[in-house]
Amino acid sequence: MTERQEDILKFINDFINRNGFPPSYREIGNHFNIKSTFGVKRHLDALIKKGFIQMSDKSNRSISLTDKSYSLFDRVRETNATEIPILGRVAAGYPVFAEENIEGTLVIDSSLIRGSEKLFGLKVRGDSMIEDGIFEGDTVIVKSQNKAMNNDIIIAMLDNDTTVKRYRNTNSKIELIPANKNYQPIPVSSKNDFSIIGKVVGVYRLYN
Amino acid sequence: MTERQEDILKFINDFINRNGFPPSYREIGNHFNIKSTFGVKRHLDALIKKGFIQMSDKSNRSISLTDKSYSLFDRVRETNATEIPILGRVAAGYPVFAEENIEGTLVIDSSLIRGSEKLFGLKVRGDSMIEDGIFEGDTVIVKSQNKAMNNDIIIAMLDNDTTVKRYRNTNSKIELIPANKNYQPIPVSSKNDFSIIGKVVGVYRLYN
DNA sequence: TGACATAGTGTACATATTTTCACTATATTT
DNA sequence: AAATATAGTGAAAATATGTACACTATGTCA
Repeated sequence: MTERQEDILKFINDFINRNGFPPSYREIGNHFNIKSTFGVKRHLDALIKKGFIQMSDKSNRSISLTDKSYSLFDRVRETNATEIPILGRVAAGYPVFAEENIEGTLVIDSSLIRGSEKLFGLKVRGDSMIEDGIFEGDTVIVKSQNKAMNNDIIIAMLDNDTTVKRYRNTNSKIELIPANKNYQPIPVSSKNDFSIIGKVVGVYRLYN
Repeated sequence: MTERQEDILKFINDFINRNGFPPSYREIGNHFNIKSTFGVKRHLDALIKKGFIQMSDKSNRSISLTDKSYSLFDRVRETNATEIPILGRVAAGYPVFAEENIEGTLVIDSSLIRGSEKLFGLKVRGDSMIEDGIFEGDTVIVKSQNKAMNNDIIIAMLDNDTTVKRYRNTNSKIELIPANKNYQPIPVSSKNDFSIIGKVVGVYRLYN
């Protein structure tokens, strides 16, 4: 299979997944800037000959993928989406991923997870980060880690309370910075019970 | 749904399962001994109206089942994740889902798609909606529709330019309201070329 | 170099498919 | 009895789709 043919096969697969029915020659041609339907036809004829697709005579839009090409894509598709848990609350001293905390799941693209990262979702309470576009009710996507860089948006546990803030560490003086001018930066001293739960890597919001 | 319509819906489902692509009007007619394609058409129109199937204009063999009918058949889709296209730009006069516009895909939970809704992603340009938590570079999830209710956040086409704004229609006077006090509401007059592309149903943001 | 496979254009044509219109028929409801 | 929803016919026009042919271009292989 040539690269061109593979691209076209992939496009057909995507098209069917997206629309529920296969593309016409012209739709394929438009996508690849092939101006003549005959140019498309020859690619499809090649794909048929090699056993990746099949078409029924005497009807239009009849391309369907064979098992041979499904096996080609299935591996990709399986690793394409990952479910991460949405946690209701994160309590101090308890493991973050404890089952009883899980309120639901969120589907994300697998490419967001690099290596062995642990991601989870968390519903945002309060309006302390609205100037960073994180609103009450939003779900933040959090990468589980216990360290942070300056200016990271983090999920922190401060005296038994979970909070979303920006992290700042200047001269070993740690502050949690809200993104809302009605709130003051929160200084963290050694008297506080403080730990970093994770770093916010994404935000997800749904309107009704 | 009448018994006849249910039989036809069932046949379409079977046909797709068997062939991988939907049947034509004549193929449906042959199976049920309906001699005129118009007779078939009216059944399909009824099924569309009742939300069991969807068809795209301007193309043949484009019947696909909605979630509503999937739940009827007790048939679960392979995963509960759905890929929606991320569109680079939406040009006036062109179909929104034209393949050449697709820049990538976004994985969302299938439950977000109700019935025959068409969703797509769109990258946000500009800062006119920051007070609503929609920032430059965010991807908005858009439900394709050409009408809107007051206060909906919409994707609109105004004089060949795509824009995200809140929709307001008071006494037939249409305005597009930014969520940024540095910008003024945009009045829409009959002199403008104006159309609604869709309604924003979600926001997705990734931090590096 | 010549033979060959891949890739694309443009036109014309044949066929498949959907849409539209006018008309009939049968139940059910008001 | 009249109105309404469902179901169907037959023919036509409009559109979408696939096929065929002659031609060009480019890279690879022997």
